[in-house]
Amino acid sequence: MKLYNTLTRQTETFQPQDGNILGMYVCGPTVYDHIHIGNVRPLIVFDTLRRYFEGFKGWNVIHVQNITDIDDKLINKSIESGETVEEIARVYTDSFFELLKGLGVLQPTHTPKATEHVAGMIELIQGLEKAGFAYEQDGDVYFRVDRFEGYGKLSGRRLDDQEAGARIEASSQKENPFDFTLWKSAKPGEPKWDSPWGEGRPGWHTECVVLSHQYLGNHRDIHAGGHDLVFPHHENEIAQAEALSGEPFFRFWLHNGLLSLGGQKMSKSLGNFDYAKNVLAKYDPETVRYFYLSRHYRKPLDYSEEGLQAAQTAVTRLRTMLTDVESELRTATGTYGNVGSAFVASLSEFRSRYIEAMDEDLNTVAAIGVLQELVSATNRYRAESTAEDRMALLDAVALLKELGEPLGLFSTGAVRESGLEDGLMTLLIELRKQLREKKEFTLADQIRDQLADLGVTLKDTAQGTIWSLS
RNA sequence: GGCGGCGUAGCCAAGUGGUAAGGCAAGGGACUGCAAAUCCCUGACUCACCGGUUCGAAUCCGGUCGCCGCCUCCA
Repeated sequence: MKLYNTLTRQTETFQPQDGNILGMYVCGPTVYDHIHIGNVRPLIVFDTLRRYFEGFKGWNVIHVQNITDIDDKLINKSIESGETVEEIARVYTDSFFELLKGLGVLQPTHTPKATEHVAGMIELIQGLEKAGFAYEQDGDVYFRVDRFEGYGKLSGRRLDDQEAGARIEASSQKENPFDFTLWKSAKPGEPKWDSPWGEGRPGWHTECVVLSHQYLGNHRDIHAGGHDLVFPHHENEIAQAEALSGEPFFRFWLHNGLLSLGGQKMSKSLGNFDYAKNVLAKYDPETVRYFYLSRHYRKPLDYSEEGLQAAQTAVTRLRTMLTDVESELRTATGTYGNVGSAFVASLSEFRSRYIEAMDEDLNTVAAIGVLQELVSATNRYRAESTAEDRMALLDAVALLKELGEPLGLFSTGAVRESGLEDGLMTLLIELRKQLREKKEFTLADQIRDQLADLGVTLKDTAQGTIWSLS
């Protein structure tokens, strides 16, 4: 399949380096607050990529997502709230995992915490210092960007061009304003670890380098995150990782476009942002995923209630076909028939168009279009086919579920099967049918209404009455 | 100042050289006791604008206008 690689600025053919084992590192949250609707995009996008790799490519994905649990923002929050950094980290780490579940995001293979790998980071920094890529100033250690030839290759920046209009924090400590912190000395009361440079804590970029190597080994295929991480975060990771080894850190760098609200950048200071948990309180996970995946992942996405509403209607249309067909076929005794066989044969077309779309830099928008067309074709077939050709619909349902899997659609809300339920519903539907034939509509409607209160939906179709659980 | 993205029907949005997917909304029709669902029909002589290349461009090149992001913590 093809993926756009930020490092080369090209769409390239992707294959795991080592057979069918694929290592993927996705930058995780800093757990100082609940994650917001912007943070959700990479979670959904790269979860979809992972599911597609596993389901359609047969690759074994090692998915690593770090938890940054030591950082200035955590310390600031601790000072404000009086809670310890550990307490704050625990609360928002829990919140994060709860949200993953709520979004139907597969649990990453590894979710290491930064604080559990400080020793490895110290080792890395020592190595850099020894080789002249880092220097200490009063207990702080900085990376010397001038020493690393490839600095700027990911973001396409030349240091000389950056200085003119950029807002660069002046620091007398640094040899070059772009030198970045590898180790930060601790102020009184701050969380700290012993190190060759005194007590302190690691800088932000170091953890991803250490964790990548530790959990992926040589399977460093894909490193992903939001577009805002290209510079400086990922640029600095590459500098640290490649300065010593001289070999490429990751082969593919993937970046999702950012979210906007009302066409404006989302920002806490402007007040135009929303917590992800608030969205999940209003919309089901399939709707949320459908919304995020209906725009190509590299483009900016404008968040809106209208967009969520449209997604909800659209995803309901897909789901309705599934539940209706499953209801219809609950008691069906049809066969495939000639017409049905022809319909089944036509289904492979949808599957190959879907794969073609997903293979082209994860074009979920086109893939969703294929799903919609599949449902249209199936509904048409439902309307036109006769009883002996009904069984073909099962193939369409199976295909829709298969294609929806990477997108995270239709995994929940499947029709539950129960012999007793079936029997009781058949009885009620038969009774109601007799009432309707006698024009006893009040009673017939009462049955339907009261069943609705119990969560059972009845639909009177040309093929008879079908039922489903909501 | 440097780097980058975007502008496609009322709205959302694929398509990046071969004659405009899909969804939402809207209108008409079919089905129907009602409801729900579904089906059929109606949409851009056109892809911000101007010029060029080409047999052919939304797609390539040049220019103009408008919007946005990164360069500072950030998914």
